[in-house]
Amino acid sequence: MTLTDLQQDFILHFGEMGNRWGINRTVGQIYALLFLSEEPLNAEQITAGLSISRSNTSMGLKELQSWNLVRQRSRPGDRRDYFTTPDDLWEIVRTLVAERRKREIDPTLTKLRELEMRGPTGDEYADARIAELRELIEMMTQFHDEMERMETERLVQLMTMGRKLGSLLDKAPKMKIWRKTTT
Amino acid sequence: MTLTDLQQDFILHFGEMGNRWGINRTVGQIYALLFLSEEPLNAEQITAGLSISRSNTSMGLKELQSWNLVRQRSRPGDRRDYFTTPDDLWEIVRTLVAERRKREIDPTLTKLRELEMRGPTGDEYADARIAELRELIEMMTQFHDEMERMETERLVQLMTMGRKLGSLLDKAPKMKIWRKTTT
DNA sequence: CATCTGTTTCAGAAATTTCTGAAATAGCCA
DNA sequence: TGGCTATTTCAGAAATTTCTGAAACAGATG
Repeated sequence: MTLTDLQQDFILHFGEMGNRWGINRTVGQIYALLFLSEEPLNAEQITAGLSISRSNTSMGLKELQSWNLVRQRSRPGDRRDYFTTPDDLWEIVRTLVAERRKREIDPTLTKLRELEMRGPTGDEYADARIAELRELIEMMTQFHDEMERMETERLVQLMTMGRKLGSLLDKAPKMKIWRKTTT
Repeated sequence: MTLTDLQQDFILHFGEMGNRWGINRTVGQIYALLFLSEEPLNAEQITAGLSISRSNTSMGLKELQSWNLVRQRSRPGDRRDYFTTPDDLWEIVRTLVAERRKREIDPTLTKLRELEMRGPTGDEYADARIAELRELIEMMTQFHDEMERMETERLVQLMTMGRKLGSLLDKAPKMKIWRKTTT
């Protein structure tokens, strides 16, 4: 398992970025390696490629699977497990956003609802602040749900509209305003 | 400095979430405390409220300032610094997104461009994968630039459109397709 | 069932991050 | 200037996370 300079550099970079993304160096590196590899790789190849321990590879792959970021494949006549990343980058982005939401947003939404459940605390400012935050997060998660449902084609259309988006919204039928958000 | 149950609970939660958000427990807690407090607080009050060391408070505030997440105020006749979070939640979200992009996306975009600069490596699959990823990130960051420019009012309109967004896009003038992305 | 290949688990080692107390710094005021 | 208050810095302590090697586990095959 020899890596090209490009692979080396890309893998090193992803390892470092891993920190900022809430996954550790090794996990980032494993992902990077799989991302650049046309062929699925098995654990042994990953271990050799990254010069890490076999058990570390195992744990890293487990972590990546918990994020739904890798696919596991088996090859006929080969008992080893092989791993890849999806070909479609949009699918990757969708997964990433969905998982981050699950880990970083949803628990807070749950907590905020729980806090509100208990009723007013006497600290009006804090109560209002929490309600406002909950509403904002709800709006954003609903929007995300909507984007999830959209075809990739549509998403691309939306994202490449640029300045046109503003004028399109002008023409949109005025809607009933339901938000109490951001007084 | 006595905290209500609500504050306690919220602060504890933010402390734990801090991990997942790439900031540490203390920083999360400081932010939570400021978020719920109507009045700006000084470092001494934060230290007492969270039962942490004075120096830890200082470092936490520095970190929050590097994220542009807190405002520093001075009070007439008081030499101490006071801190708050912005009242407008949308402003907070904008800041958060902008900062995360700066830390989590931009460095990778730079790296990808650098790798492409060096020219083809012989590994066609990897080269293509990198180009594709760069294009995707460019599309997304351009979209983000566009959203940044938008009025909050507009953003809310967009986010609350729900199912209507699809039909609106139907009516949008067809655009020249520039993307080579997602083959 | 004994053996062989491949994977996972896990206790402790190693590395990294976070936190503290003490000392340094900074600016105000008499 | 010297004393006072407020803040920051920083070396090392404490806590946490990551990584490894050894052992346990799983399941195919002869």
